[in-house]
Amino acid sequence: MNIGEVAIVSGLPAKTIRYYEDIGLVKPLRDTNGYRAFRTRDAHKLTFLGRARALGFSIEDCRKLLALWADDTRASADVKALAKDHLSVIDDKIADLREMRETLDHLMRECAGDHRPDCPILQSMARQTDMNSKASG
Amino acid sequence: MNIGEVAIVSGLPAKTIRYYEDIGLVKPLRDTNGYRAFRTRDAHKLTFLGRARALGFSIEDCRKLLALWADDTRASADVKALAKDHLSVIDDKIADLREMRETLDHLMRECAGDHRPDCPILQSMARQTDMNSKASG
DNA sequence: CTTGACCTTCCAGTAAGTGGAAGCCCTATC
DNA sequence: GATAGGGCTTCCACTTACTGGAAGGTCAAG
Repeated sequence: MNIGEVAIVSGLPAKTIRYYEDIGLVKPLRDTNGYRAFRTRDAHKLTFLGRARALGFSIEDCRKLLALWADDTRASADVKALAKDHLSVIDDKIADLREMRETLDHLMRECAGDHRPDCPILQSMARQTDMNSKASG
Repeated sequence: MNIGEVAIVSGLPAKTIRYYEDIGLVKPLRDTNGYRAFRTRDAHKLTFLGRARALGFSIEDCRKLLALWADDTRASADVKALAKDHLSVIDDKIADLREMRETLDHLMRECAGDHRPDCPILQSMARQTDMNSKASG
């Protein structure tokens, strides 16, 4: 398979596949003309990568997952541990975003959103703390 | 104020403040020794930036917010519109993360997490689609 | 006069790609 | 045989929002 075809079957852009080769995630063969020659297992690897990335795993995590996948003697506990760590990263992100969301939503409710300049959103962002008033000069 | 002090009052790292100067968000004066000399309004601007960034606004959005903040004739509607756009970006991110979270959580529940190699998490990431099976070779 | 904290600039690196230029390869068509 | 096109190659730059570190100037204290 050339890169165009493997891009279609894996669902990853060709650029991304070349990048994955650069960083050592896949090692396609080369035809005599210099074109990358992907084997079926390369395509499967790329599909795997696409799925793992879609679940938000970092490239380094993906590298570990690929290693586990390739290792017939792996313990599913090792995979689950990776997933667990990742899940808590996701949960932290969600919590951060939710807090942002709530604050912003609250401010927006208080903002008239009309032609006048008065804006609680800006006011909230501009509000100085005690720290600042002590340091003014 | 030198950069160290303004870092404390604004809550931003000095490095970040220099970066904000680089990209034109603040324009502190300079002392004869070359040190940056921040005025009170620079400090306020940096505090503002810290708050806006904490709400997840991009640097470019922050630039617009600063401009609106500085403009006494602004319409609060313009601020609210920015906030609304940003809110929907946040909501999209939360939705993405929640979907990842649910999928991963589901897979983890199915994974024994023991010494055996069988792992539904890996299986799910490795599963080939019809597309792939048709393209095998 | 030295020490140490603070400041300066500049360069490089991060994560995970994306965009584009210059140029080869392959097939089809005339 | 020439040419057009699409696909492929490499390489470099750019993205976001910083962060780390090196080399060196400045300032206050002792």
